Amino acid sequence: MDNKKNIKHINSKLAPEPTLKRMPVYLLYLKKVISNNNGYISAPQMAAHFGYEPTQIVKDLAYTGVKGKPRVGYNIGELILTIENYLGFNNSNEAFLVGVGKLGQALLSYHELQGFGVKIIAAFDVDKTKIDTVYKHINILPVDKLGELAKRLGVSIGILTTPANVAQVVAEALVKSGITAIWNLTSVKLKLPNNVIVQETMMYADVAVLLKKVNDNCFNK
Amino acid sequence: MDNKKNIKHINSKLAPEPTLKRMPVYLLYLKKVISNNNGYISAPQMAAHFGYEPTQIVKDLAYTGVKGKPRVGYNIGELILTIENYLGFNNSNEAFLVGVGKLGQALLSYHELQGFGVKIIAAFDVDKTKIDTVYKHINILPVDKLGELAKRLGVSIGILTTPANVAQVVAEALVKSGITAIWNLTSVKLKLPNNVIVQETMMYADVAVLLKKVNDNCFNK
DNA sequence: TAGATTGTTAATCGATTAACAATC
DNA sequence: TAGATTGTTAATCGATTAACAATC
Repeated sequence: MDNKKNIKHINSKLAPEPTLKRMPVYLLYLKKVISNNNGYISAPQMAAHFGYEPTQIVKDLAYTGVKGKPRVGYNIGELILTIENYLGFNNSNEAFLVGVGKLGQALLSYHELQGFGVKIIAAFDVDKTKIDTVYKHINILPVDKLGELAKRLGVSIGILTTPANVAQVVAEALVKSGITAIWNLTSVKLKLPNNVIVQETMMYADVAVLLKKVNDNCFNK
Repeated sequence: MDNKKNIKHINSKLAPEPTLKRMPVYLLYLKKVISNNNGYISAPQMAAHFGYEPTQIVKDLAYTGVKGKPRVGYNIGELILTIENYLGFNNSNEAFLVGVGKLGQALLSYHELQGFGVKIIAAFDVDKTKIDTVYKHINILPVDKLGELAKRLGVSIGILTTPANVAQVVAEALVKSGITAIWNLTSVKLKLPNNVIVQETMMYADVAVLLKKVNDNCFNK
């Protein structure tokens, strides 16, 4: 049962989380510079742009299994495809979004999200004024239809943008509907079975770091 | 010139970034359980809730300078105030938000943000249909008035929620207006002078991690 | 060939975890 | 007092950076 995995990832290892988080940043940059330098880019060039160490770039890219040419660098087109493939962007990553508030609408508006592998195919809410309307070409449906649809369409990714006070309940309902991976943008620490993949985007966390830096800096000068 | 710093932070050290990011999560939890256990909580209790090691909680809290009682734990009210004070939430952290799209609106709607020390006092946009309207009690002003207002009100924090294609230009304008700290929610890697504090909230990064986990998991079973 | 860059292995650095003493 | 928890110091773990060999 490990065979499939080995075949698929024969040239790639599981990268550490900091590396995974840098990869989409690389992608955005590579797509912008793809026509430069005959379509090649070197690790030192990228490093100069991001302010990283060249070695870090080389190591990060090595996780994807891509091969570079000494003295030349990496073929940008190949690099983009390899990274995208490594992260799984080319698989069918269809997702449901739950909670069509402002943040949910922001994500629905955010075309770039599709460039990062995720395709939102339906949105859900409890608000009757939103239900059965269409927002950015995506149908907004009543949340109690989610279970049936998730099973029928085989959707396994849920994007959680509900108010904090219902986040846990909705998350549990998602899991019951067969959702196995949740991108959680609420401020709630979800308690779910271990086999559910939960990825948190905690905006507060960054605010705290910012304020601390602001606070300390003001004493430094 | 280091005196002030020493006086202010006599009982506290600068915490590493992972610790700083956990602190707002602690705050949310503490505010919820403040009336439990006679208002006391122990590190092992918190650890059990978050799935962390008790030692990590103890160490994290120690950075704030708070004192706990062996066999009892920490006074929750005191703990909350100490963390908030350590992070600088009690200072006047007034901010301008630039870019009143859906994401900007989400942040303006997000009362919780004030509980994390940041107070948005004005918003800016270029869209004439938005300018001079009020959203969630906050005035939306033309972006070219930002510089004058920032100087007059002494605002030093900018929240960047513009479209990606203008992010760099707007960020530079913010810096020129005296803004010294930017919370960047766009997908653009900003190039700014070193003395400007930039905190990135890169939602893509988390999506990439999620997809990779989803992808790998599906081969494991 | 010379030299820049990849790719890998070793060293460093920093954060987490473990161990243990101090304390109420 | 006994025992749980704080608080600190040491050990471990993992990621970044440095060193260097391989390669085009």
